[in-house]
Formats: sequence, structure tokens, C-alpha cells
Amino acid sequence: MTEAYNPKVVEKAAQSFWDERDSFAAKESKKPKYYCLSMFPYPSGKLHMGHVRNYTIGDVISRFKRMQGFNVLQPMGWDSFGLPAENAAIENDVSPKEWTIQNIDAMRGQLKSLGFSYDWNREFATSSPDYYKWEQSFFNQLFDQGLIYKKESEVNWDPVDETVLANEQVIDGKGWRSGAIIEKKKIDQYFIKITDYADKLLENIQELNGWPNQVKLMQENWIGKSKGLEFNFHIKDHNNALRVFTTRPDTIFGATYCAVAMDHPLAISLIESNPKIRDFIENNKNITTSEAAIATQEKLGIDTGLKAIHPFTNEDIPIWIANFILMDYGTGAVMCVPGHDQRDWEFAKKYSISIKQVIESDQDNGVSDGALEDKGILINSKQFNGLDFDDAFDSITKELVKTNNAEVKTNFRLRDWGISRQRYWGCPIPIIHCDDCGPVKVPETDLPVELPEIDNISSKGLNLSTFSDWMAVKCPKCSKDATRETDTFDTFFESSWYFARFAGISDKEMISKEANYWLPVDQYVGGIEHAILHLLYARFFNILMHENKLIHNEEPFTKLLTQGMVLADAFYVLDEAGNKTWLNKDSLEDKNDELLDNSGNKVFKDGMSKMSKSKLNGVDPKEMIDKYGADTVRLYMMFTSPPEQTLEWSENAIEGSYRFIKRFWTLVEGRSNNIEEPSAFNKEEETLRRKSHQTLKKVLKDYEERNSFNTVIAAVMELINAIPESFKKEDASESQKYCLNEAIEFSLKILSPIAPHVTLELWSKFNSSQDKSLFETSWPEFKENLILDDNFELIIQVNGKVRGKEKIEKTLTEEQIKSIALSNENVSKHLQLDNIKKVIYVKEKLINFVI
RNA sequence: GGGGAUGUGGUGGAACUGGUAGACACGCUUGGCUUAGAACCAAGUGCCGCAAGGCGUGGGGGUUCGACUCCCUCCAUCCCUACCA
Repeated sequence: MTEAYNPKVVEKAAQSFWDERDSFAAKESKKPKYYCLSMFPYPSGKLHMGHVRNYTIGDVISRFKRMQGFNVLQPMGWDSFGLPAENAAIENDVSPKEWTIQNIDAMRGQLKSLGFSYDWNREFATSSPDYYKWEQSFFNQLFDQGLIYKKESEVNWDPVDETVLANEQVIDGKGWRSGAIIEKKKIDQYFIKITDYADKLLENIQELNGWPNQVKLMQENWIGKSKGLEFNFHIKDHNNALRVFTTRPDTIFGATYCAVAMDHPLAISLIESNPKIRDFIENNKNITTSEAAIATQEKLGIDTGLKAIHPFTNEDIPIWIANFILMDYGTGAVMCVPGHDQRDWEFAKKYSISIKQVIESDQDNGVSDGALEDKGILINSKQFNGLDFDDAFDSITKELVKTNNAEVKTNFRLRDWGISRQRYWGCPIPIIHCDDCGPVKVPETDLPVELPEIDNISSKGLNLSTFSDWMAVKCPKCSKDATRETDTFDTFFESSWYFARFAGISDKEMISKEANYWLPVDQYVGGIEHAILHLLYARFFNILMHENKLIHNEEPFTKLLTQGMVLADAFYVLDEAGNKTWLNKDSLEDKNDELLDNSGNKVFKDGMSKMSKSKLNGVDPKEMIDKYGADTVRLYMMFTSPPEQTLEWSENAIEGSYRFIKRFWTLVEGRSNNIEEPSAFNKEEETLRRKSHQTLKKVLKDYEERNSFNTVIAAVMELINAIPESFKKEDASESQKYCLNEAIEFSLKILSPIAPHVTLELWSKFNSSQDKSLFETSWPEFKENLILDDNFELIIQVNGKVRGKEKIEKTLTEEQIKSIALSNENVSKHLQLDNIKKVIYVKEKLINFVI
């Protein structure tokens, strides 16, 4: 009697089997190690499809490597500090800690239900003092090494809630909760000198052969190393010079104005005496600190009335204040060459500043339609005419060194990492402020500095400066009354070293010796949105940990797989003030083709965007797991698109994945793998065996080299479709049954990393005599001699168009093949023999007749 | 604004090194089974055309015997843009 496929029963059995044996506990051994890590989640409470995709990919790779005989470490934990906990605290009046713990429990349950092969013994949450204690300790080391400093920097200030807002919390220049117009405010913050390592971070990219080029490029551009010239413009009737940085000194004869940032000292010095400038700066202050907002705003400027003196022509050129110049980059002042920089060109047009062409071009209209940004030969540049970029750079530098204090400078776009946050739910920065001793680090023996418990949650933002009891301490140096630092770390701090902690977790040290066995991470898997910040900070931290002799490797991640975003439609309603409130799709009603929320307000569609906590467009996998089981969800997730590609979420085809598993179950169930290999096979049997071994060869490449799991699944489907019906019948011959069993065995193995529960169950039914766990630690080998075929299919083209196909024996000569091709009926219709101008033959593939 | 990607049937995707475009699925159509439906099974399914044949990989142009693949250009969508993680 056959048994129907019941995912609930099968999955429960498989999961208990793994649990009982602690199958995925990782211990050092003589086997080659493989550390596979998926980016740990922020515990928002529910998994969404982006997580399912990420963690299925990681698990597929882990399980595949385990089958290949590797000693695999695949840990999981929680990146549990962050903004959403504070928001939830304010909205629901729960402590961030409680909320986080509940979320972790819920998400752990969801992860377990998906059957991921994690070593749960190594689980930790970054919000636990056991973890952040070591972060504070490491910070102290960096502090001693002079890598930490304080400097003023701008934040988004909500004047109503009296709190600092993240860029995400500023919507159209207004605070998301209060609706107040956001102000920029300068406050003193901690920074870490990542720019000291800019060259190292850039150079090491060359060695990251296992990283996607895309990500390496983005990091290179982010670091943004450029060679340029810094020099002074003398200012007419003014004591100070204006120091500018330019990467294009070759265009200096085209400089028709200069521009400075709104917070440049020169601009600030004019506020008092010039009300127009004061108004301009005042009116343009209200913009988010985000680069995107600054760069896309309308480009505005105001003439200071001051004149810079052109170093070569001695002409006066105006100095402007512009709202898009960044004080943080270069010197905060630039020379503007509208002829050869598009942004300068547009600004010049707007304010009627002259535009000069100083680089040769074959463009008829010169610079009248737009800037010519390509490098080239200098014109209209007096003694420098005719020089190319490099020569011009050198010659112009030589002159400016004499007169204008010029200096060739390497400049980085990368800025130092601001690590202070004015928040409650983060790792406290272990510093004590003493009136006499200044900032003093908290002694090692007093670590961790734990977060105070929350008793009273206000409706404003949370931060540590309201906990006066907690703040009051004695100075560790002089024992006088002192106060604790109230800033917490940027949460990127926690995620910059967790991978090392997983590899060497210990309650006695930050990272134990065991880490030397596991590190570096062999395969890191995570969303492409982390291509720059998280991955750059983690690389930076890894270098610091390496320098401090905590770990042996300099770069943390050997291979990187960046999965594409899972997108979903996002929906919102607007209030009277035009503020957006995001809504989950499930809370909407569809009335006469119009979307309404549950109070009847009109709902707008925002279009596809990544599943996120803030837009509430995450799709919870729970329902799907309940309905179809984890194997179907995993299989569908892998089948529906290749990992690197963006995925617009839809569950239209999940039924198909479920059907496939059911069909597969029906095929395998009731059979046993007990046939000896026969001595001979007929043609039909050979064909199936060829397909089985071909499939094995193909999927090995797809798994190992291409991370192409959708084609792995398609290949197995093809193999199963290729089994002749007669082989499945009860009266099939022994050799037919043998070939069928071989196909089944391969399919079970191939699918095991993707759908581990059902394959484990079927394997133990199919191979009842064998140890179950053997199935998950062995990978079959294909036989090359069975893959070879004596024939091939020749494609016959006329002028590149397919006109016929012929089955050809591989032993035939090119001449013989040509004559077979020419005798093809359909082909001969399309050509006359005397017309053939050329014949192209691609071995064992195609022949093309050109007429 | 800048940086990085992506674009192939009604849908998700395949084509790996310039060599058969549409594998494998979803959906749909027809038939079988069924009192009926679901499930399942079988056949068909890029578009135009009765057919011969033609057209077809975001649009336009180019290189090549041959282009989804290489080059130029334009468009659309997504990710990042330093305080979402």
C-alpha cells in the first residue's frame, strides 16, 4: 500500500532526527573545514521572503558542502540592536529588551520550521551583555591606539520630539512622527579612523577573487581614491586665500568661478555682514543630511561679491556659495569649470556665468549644449596649449607650486566612520567624562557597561541622557563625581565582528583560538544592499582584529554571494498634511477596483520595492509553510529565480513546486534500491543512464561554480521526465529497474540540499538497509564514459538561419558531414550549389552555408 | 545628482566560451477520469499567417558568416548614497 506525501509528518520526523543527533554541531576535525555564513537578521518578529531566500541559499550551500565531505560550520544569531525596537517601545509601551526577546523566540521558531542546518549551540544576540562586553573592550583597545576621536558633525534634529532622527525617519524634510520641519544640528560625536586604512581596504580588493565584480567596483568607487591638486586662489582685497581641490587642473583656464560649501569658513564669515547671505544659508539649511537629498535638490547659489584671482590670467573670478558643495570632501571649496563639468555648466547657465572651452573636441557646438567632460588636448590655455592631461597636470602643478602653494594630493571620497548614536537601544560607549581628567575609558574590570532598564517610556525618542542615576559614576582615574557617555554605537559595530565571534565563541575572551580553525568565512551570503557599508565596515574591523592578533586572517570573507532583493508592492494612505502611513497588503480591502484601508481611506500603490520593516511590505512565509511544508517553500524559492537576481515576489507558481515533490514522492515511494548492476544495457537504458550521469555532471557545476540552483532543479525535473514509462512498471526488466533506481538515487542526492526533509525520508525508505545519516554526508560521482555519445545533432544553417538538423556520427569527416548537410531536403530548397560563397563548420555543432 | 545592476512568450525563467532563442515550470486550451468539482493523467501552447513563410530577446544604430551574448546611444525598473539594517 502506498503512503501519501504528508509534509507535516515528514518534516517533523526529519527535524527530530537532526535534533536528536545534534547533526549540525560544528567541531574541529581533520576534514577540510567550510564556514558558510548568512547575514544574521535584525529580529523584527517575523521572517519575510528576503530572509527565506537568504537562508535557503546559505543552507543549500552548507548542505551541499557537507555532502561533499566538508566539516561545515553554519551558525545563526541576531543583530538585535536597532531602531525598530525603540519604535515598538514607544508605540506599544514595551521595553525594547522584552520586545526583542519575544521577536527572537518567534523568529527562531520560524527558522527551525524551515529545517536550516544551523549549529544552534553558537547562537547569540548582539544586544546581550555577553556579546557587547567584548565590543566595549575592543573599543578600549582602539581608543588606546589613537583610532578614536571626537568631532562635530551634523544630525537631523526634530525640534518637537527633541530627538535625533535617522535619515529614514525624515520624510520630505519632516519628522515622521511629529511632522516638524527637521533642522540640521551640529553635535560632538565619536569617529573611528577608517580613512587611515583607505589604501589598505582598496588594495585588498584585488585579492577578493571570490567576490562579485559588481561589489568590488562599488567598494572601489565608494573609497574613491583620486589624484588631484590642492592650491590657493588669492582673494582680491582679502587676507585669506581660498584653498581648493581639483582633479582636473588641466582645465584651469576654463575656471570662471569658484564655489564654497554653505558651512565653509568663508561663507560663515560673511553671515554677519551680509544679510542676503545669511538668508540664503538660513533658507537652505532645512534638508536631510543624506547625500541623495543634497545632490538632487535644486542647485542654488549666491554670489559672495568676493573675487578670486585666476593664477594664470590674473582675471577676477567670482566666488559663490552653493548648496551642493560638501564641506566633508576635499577642502569644501572648488574651482568651477563649466565648459568641462556638467554640474558647473548648469549652474553657470542658471546664473549667467561665462563658459569657456579649454579642451579640444570634435563636437561642432563646442560647449554651448553642455559640458565636455572627456580628457583631451588643451586649447585656449596659453603656454599649456597642445599638452595632454598628464603633461598639463605636471606643468600646471609646477607653476602653481611657485605661486599658489600647490600640492599634489591623493584624496579619498571615503570619510571617517561616525560611530556615535544618540539612542537607547544600542551598545553603550564605554567612556566616562570627568571634569578634571576629560574622557576616560571604563576599566576592563568594570565591563560590560550595561544598559539601564527602562521604567517609563516617553512618546519621544529614547536615549541614555535621560537616565540620570545610570549616568552618575565616579571617575576611574581620580574618583571624583563624573558622568557616563550617553551615546551608543552605530549598530554596524556589532555586525562588523560577529562572524569571528561565531567561529570562536567563549565566555573568557572576545574570540577564542578555535576561530583560527574556522576563519576566514569560506562563503558569505547576504543581500546586495549590504554591498558597501556593512561589507566595508566588516572588512575594516577584520583588519583591526588581525592587527590586534585576535585572528590570523586579514580579509574576512573568501567567497561572497550577494542575493538580489525580494521586492513587493508597498501601499500607503495620506493624512491631511500629506504624510504617508505605510500599510500591509493584508490589511487592505478591494472595493470596485479601488483599494481602501479598514477605515475606508483611499490607498495608494508605491510600486515595487524591497521588503522592509518600514514599508510593511514583507510577506510572511508562515502561511505557505503551513500549507505546503518547508521543502516546497525552499524548492520554490530556489526554483523561481537565480540567487543574484532581483525577485518580484509572487506565489503564483508555488503549486507547481508542491506538485513536483508529490510526483517525485509517488515515483520513489514503495521502491527499494536492491538491484545488482547488470552486465549489459540496451539503447534505451543507455540513454537514461547517459541522462542521469549528464545531470550529475551539470548540477555539480551549477552547485559549485555557478550558484545556479534554479537550473539544478530544472535538470532533475528533466531527468525525471526522461524516464520511460515502461521502466516504472512492475514487470520492468531488472536492467530497466536498475537504471530507474540510479536516476532516483541521483535525484534524491541532488535535491537533498534544497528539499532536505522529503529526500531524507524517501532515502530511508528507498535504502532501508543503510545508515540514514550517510545520505547527508556523501555525494555521488558521475562516470564520464557513460556521458559520451557516438552521435551528435548537426544544425544546418543557410545565411545563419536554421534550415535543418541531422543526426551525425562523430567519426565522419568534415567533407562527409557537408554532403549530408547539403542533401537535407529543406536545406537544398534554400540554396543553389553554385551560389555558396563560404562554408563555416563548427565542430560537432553546426554548419553554415553563406550564399 | 553620483555609483552599481537588471530588461527574453500571458507569467517566473533557460540559453554557461559569439553558434538551434524560449529548456524547466506557472498559466491557458482541448481531451480523459468524475454525478459534479478538486486532485490526477494525456496532448497542445512565442507572435503574425490557411499555408509557404516571415517576424521576434526594452527602443534605435553598429561589428560579424552568425548577436539575448560584443560596441555606441536612448529609455524603463531596482539597490546603495555614510543615522533602516
